[in-house]
Amino acid sequence: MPELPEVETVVRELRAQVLNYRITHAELLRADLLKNLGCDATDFAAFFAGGTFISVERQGKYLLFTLDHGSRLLAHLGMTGKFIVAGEKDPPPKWLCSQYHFKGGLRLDHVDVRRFGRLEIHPKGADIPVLKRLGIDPLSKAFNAKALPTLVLSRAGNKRRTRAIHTLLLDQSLIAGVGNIYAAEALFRAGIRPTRQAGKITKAELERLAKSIQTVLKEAVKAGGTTISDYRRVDDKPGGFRIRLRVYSREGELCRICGKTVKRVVLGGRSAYYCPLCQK
DNA sequence: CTGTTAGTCCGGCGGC
DNA sequence: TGCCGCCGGACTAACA
Repeated sequence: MPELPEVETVVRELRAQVLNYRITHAELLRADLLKNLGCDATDFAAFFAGGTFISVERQGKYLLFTLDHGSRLLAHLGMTGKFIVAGEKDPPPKWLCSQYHFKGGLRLDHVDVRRFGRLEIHPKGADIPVLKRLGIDPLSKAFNAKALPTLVLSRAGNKRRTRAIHTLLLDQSLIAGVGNIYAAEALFRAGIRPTRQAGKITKAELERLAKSIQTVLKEAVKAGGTTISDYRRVDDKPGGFRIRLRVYSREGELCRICGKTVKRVVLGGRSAYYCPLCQK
């Protein structure tokens, strides 16, 4: 499941590998991934023909490619999406959804088994509504010591106080980029149970949580992200953070700190993992 | 209007 | 071996 560190890893690698090559042609093989109303594979091909990617950025869990004339491609990897850099002679991979051929023989394959991802194409200057709905990026300066207490404890946060902290961390309109893996890992590091009501968490704990979120995300970016099953870097290699997970997907295993058995609870329909002794 | 919840998409996988 | 239910980001619809 690509979250912020996985998307950041992919974006950095794409930046190093696919910018400034002329796109000879692009193909949309799974039209249902393109969410622009009324756009089909023909429109998609025409959008890219002769263009060049001049930048790739991450916003939350979204990838944003800008073309030389200012138009943009938005991509979300969903659960099983990946971008793999290949050569023109490499065979087409299974579950190919879109593909970009560059002058010189470089190829970018976009693969998504379950097709929970999305693609959008936007002309120069157009608003991208899904990006406008994103909250604070946890690696940005705006995510300072005050940010989390403000989100939860301020007047505006009134209605959010009854939610479980784990559920709140997953809300992309509040904090953009944190998913199930890093919500669990950050809560573990901050010593806070995922089931705690957000409004009952102290200011000091929230500040500690914000720090934990940043620390775990930065460490995961350094390791190239976490591979549970599908996520891959653009060279098709897995991320290196999985062995460093302390609670996520470790139900029934022993806490690396205290030795207690790691528990799993379902919150808002999502699995949340925690250590019953280390987290209060 | 605001905020929350349920349904939807999809296919690999585990269990029987 | 085959079928069935489970899982999950984020959108949309439906609801309080």
